[in-house]
Amino acid sequence: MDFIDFAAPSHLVAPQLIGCQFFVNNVGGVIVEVEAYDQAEPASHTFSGPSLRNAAMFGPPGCAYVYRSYGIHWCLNFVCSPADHGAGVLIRAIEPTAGIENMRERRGGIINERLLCSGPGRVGQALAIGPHLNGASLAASPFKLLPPQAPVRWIQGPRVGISKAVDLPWRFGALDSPFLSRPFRH
DNA sequence: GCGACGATTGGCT
DNA sequence: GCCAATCGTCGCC
Repeated sequence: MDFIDFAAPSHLVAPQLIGCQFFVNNVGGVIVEVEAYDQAEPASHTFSGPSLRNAAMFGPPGCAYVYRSYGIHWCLNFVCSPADHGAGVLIRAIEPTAGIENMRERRGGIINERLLCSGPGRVGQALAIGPHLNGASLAASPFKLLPPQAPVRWIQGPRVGISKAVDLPWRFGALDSPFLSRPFRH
């Protein structure tokens, strides 16, 4: 995973992740949608400084930050920027390519491949993300992150489901991918 | 100590 | 399109 400099600002790392292959225990696929977050911006979990929950985001870059969303879902971020900066990239959607049967079972027998990993909560469930992975290095097992196999066309727009800093266009996605959690306006 | 509110999803009208 | 599910975190009394 040294083909990406995770010590860079999250909004510069985010588009580089589009098209990358990502696996947890060899289950996963192509990253098609992400969002960047930064301590300087009020929609981020790190806006109010370090806490027990967001500690991993203030740790070394290139690690995972896992949090519970709405008391129900586990969501995965890649920590960015120098340690103590409090920034990261939320993985919002993946095009499934490996371990599809495994993902189907975890997702409750869902048949439509488009619905397996199209949303941060769905990615967490399909890849079996949990608190045991919070703070773990993306360079080691069970993670595997590989560069894009082909040139990537990406698009950016407003982030989803937030009420602050709504004008920041920090959601990034693969152009016209059918596996996005929702389409981009263009 | 208490209460409001999510970086969401799935089911129902 | 609307709303319940579900619970940890954080702000405020």
